[in-house]
Amino acid sequence: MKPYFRSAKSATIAALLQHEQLSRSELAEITGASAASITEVSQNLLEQGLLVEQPIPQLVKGRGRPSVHLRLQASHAYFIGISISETATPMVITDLQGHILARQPVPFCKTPVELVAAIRRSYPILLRDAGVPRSRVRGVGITVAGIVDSDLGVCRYSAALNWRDVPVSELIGKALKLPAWVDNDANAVAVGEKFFGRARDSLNFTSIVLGRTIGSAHYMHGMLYRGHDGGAGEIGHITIDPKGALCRCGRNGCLDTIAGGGALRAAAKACGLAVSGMRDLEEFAVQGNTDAARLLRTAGAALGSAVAYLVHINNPQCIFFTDMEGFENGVFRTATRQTIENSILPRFLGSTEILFSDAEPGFLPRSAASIAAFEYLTSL
Amino acid sequence: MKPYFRSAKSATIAALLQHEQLSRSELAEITGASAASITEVSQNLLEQGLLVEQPIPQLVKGRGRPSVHLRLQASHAYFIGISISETATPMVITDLQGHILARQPVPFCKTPVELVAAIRRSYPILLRDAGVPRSRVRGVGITVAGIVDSDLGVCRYSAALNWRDVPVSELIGKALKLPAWVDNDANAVAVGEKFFGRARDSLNFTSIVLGRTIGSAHYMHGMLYRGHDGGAGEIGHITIDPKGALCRCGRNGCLDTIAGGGALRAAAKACGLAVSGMRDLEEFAVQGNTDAARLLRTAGAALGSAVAYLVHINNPQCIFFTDMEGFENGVFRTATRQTIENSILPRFLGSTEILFSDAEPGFLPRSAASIAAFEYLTSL
DNA sequence: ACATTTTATTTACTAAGTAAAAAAAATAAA
DNA sequence: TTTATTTTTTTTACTTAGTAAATAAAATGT
Repeated sequence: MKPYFRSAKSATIAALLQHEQLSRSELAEITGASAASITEVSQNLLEQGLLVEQPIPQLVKGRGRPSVHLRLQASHAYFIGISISETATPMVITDLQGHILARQPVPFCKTPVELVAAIRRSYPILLRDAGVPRSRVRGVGITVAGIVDSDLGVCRYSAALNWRDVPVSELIGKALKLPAWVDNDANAVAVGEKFFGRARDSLNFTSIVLGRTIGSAHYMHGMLYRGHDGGAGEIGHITIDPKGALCRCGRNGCLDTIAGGGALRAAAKACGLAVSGMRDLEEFAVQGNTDAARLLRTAGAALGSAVAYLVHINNPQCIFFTDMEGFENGVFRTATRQTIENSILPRFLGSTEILFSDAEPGFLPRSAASIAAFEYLTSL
Repeated sequence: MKPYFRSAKSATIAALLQHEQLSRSELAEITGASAASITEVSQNLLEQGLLVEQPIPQLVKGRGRPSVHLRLQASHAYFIGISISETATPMVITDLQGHILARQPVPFCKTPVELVAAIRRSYPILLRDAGVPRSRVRGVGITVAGIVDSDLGVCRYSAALNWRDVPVSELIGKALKLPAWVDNDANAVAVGEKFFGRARDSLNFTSIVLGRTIGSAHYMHGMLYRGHDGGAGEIGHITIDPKGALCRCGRNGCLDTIAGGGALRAAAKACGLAVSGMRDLEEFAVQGNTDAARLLRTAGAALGSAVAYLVHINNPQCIFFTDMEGFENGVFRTATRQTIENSILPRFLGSTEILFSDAEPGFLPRSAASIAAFEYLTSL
C-alpha cells in the first residue's frame, strides 16, 4: 500500500534498486533531497551495512573531487520466498536484489500444519545450500493460490488447497522465527516486477500471470493497488462470452474458461489432442492442426479483449505478462497482441507497452520473497 | 494526484469536510495526530479564519471539561467553476463546502479568446449576485470537453470545441486574476464527489458521467488516478460489439455508440421517435414502444458490461453514476443494474455499491470549482 | 604552487511532529 | 460549599527529518 519513497532514506534505497550504483550527488538529483540529506542518510545506511562505497576508480575523469559510487550490499539481507499451491510448494532464498541463491521444493502435504512442519525442515537445507547465516535472513514472503487477507496474514479461502481461514503468516513466521507476510500470487508477482523485475521504473503498470487460471495485479501511484477489499485484478472472471462454458464461479464464459491454462488443456483433450503443456498445443497449431490453432487464437483474442478493457479503464504504462504455461512466441501471443492492437484507441496504442516473458524457474517463490524484501526495505 | 491527508493540517481539513463539526479530541482520534498537534494546527487555522469554534452548547452533558466544536468557515474562501462545452458554458461561484451561491451562463463564443473575454465580463456579475468580495475568491477551476494536460493547464484537443493546444488555465487565470486549473469533466466530477459529494468517505471509487458520451474517473488510494498519460477512465471507447456501428474513433461498437446520449438520440430519431432527451425515450418505452425499450435495454446492458469489467479489474468500493441525460429511474438504469448484478462475482456483488443520481443544475461547473477548492485546501 | 572545479560534509537552523505534565472547565460527592 | 473526579485542551521540552549556506576535500589545469 504505502509508497516506498516518502523519506529521503526510502527514496535512496529505491533509487539504488533501480540504478545499481550512484554517487551521492546523483542520488540528490534523483531523489530530490538535498546533498546534506543524502550525506546523512548514506552515512546511516553505510553504518548499518546496507550500502557500500564502490572502490572502483572513476571511468570519466575530469576536474573536481571525484565522486564515490554507492551501491546496495546485496548480501546484507536475505529473504525466504515460498509459493504454496496444490501442485508444488517451491521455496527459495534471495538476496536484497532478488537473486536466487538456492531453491528447495517442499514435499507435498495435506494439511497446513504438516506443510508448515515440512517448511521448517526444508529451511536449514536451504540456508546451508545458499551458505547464508540464519542471522542475515530478514523475513519470509509467502504466496497462496487463493483469497488472502494480507493485512491479517490469513488465507481466507483456497479451493485448490481446500483451506479456509488459515493464519499462514503466523504459522510460518513462528516456525521459521522470521517476520512473515502472505499475499496472493498475482500481487506478489507485481511487487516482484516493481522491485526486482521489469517494472522498476514504472509507477503505473499491470502484471498479468498466465497459469492454470489468469490473475493480475496493478501498481498505481507507485503502490500496489489492492482495491476496496483486496479484490482488484480479478480479470479471470471477466465475462467474455455470455454463452460460453460454465465456470467454477457459476457464470458462463469467464476469461479463465477460454484462456486459462487449465481450461485450454481440458479443451485440447476434448479435441483428442494429447498435450502436457501449451508448448505442445502451439506445436500442434504450427503443424496445421486447426483445433489447436482455433483454441489458441480464441484464447489469445479473449485475453486481448480483457486487456483492451483494462487499458481503456486504467491507462497503465505497461502490461507485463508472465507466461507460466509455456505458450512462448506463437499463435496465442500473436492473437493476444493483435486483439489488443485492434481494440484500443490509437492514443493508447503508442503509449502502452506490452511485454511477454516466460516464467523462469523459481519465479513465483522469488516474487513471494520480494514481498518480504519490500517490507524490510520500507521499514528501515 | 497528491493525497490530501499527508500532514496533520490537511488531515484536519479533510476530516472537517467529511464531518461538518468535530472537537479537537475527536480530530485527534480521526486524524491519528496527537492532541498537541491538533491544538497547534487548529490554532493556526483559526487565526487564518478557515476554522471557527462552534459556540453552540453541548448536547451531551457529562463530567469533565466540555469540548469545543470546530467547523470550517464556509465563507472563508470562494471558488469559481466553469464548464466549457460546445453547447453551453455555465459558470458558478461556490463556497468552501461546495454550496453554489450564484450561477451565470457565459454566452456562446467561437474562439477561445472571445470566450475568455466573455468570462471576464460575466465574473463581476457573478460576484455581485453572490455578494462575495473579489478578495475572498481563491481560484478558478475549469473543465473542458476534450483532452486536457492538467499539469500544464492546456487543452490538447477538443473535437467538440475545435480547439487544439489552448492554454486555458493561463488565459482564464490572467483574465480573472486568479489561480486557475483545468481538467476534463470526468476528473472534475470525481474530485467533486470526493470533496463535496457522495464519495466523501471513499478511498477507492469510480465516478461515471452519462452525457452525450460516457466518461469516467477513478479515485485510488484516496487520490485521483489519471493513468500513465492522463487517459484513465476512457470507458466510452471500450468495444462492446465488434460488429456494431462505426464510432468517431474509427472502430466499431464502442460503448459510446450504444449507450452514449448522443448515439441514443440519433438511434431514436432513426426509429422515427421524436425525443429531446432520454426522459422522452423512457416515456416511449413505458408506453410500450418496443424500439424505445430495445434501445434503452441494449444501452443499459452495454454500460452494465463495461462496469462489470471495471469492477473485476479495480474492485472499487462504489460506482457513482451521474445522469446528465435524464434517464431517471427507468428501463435504462434497470438494465444497467441487472447486467452488473449478473456479470460480477458474488464476492463483489455484496461489496460494491452502485449509486445513480440525476445531475442537478450547476453540477458540472460546481465540479470544476471543486478542483480549485482541492488545490487551495491542499496548499494551506 | 596556486587557481579552478566538482563532490561531499559540517554547521546552524527550521518545520512538524510527539509524550508527558499542567491547566482549564465542567460534574459529583462529602 | 468545598473538594475530588473527569475530560478536554494547552504547554513544555524534546525528537526527527529535513534545508541552505559555508566549508572542506580531492582531483585537474595553468
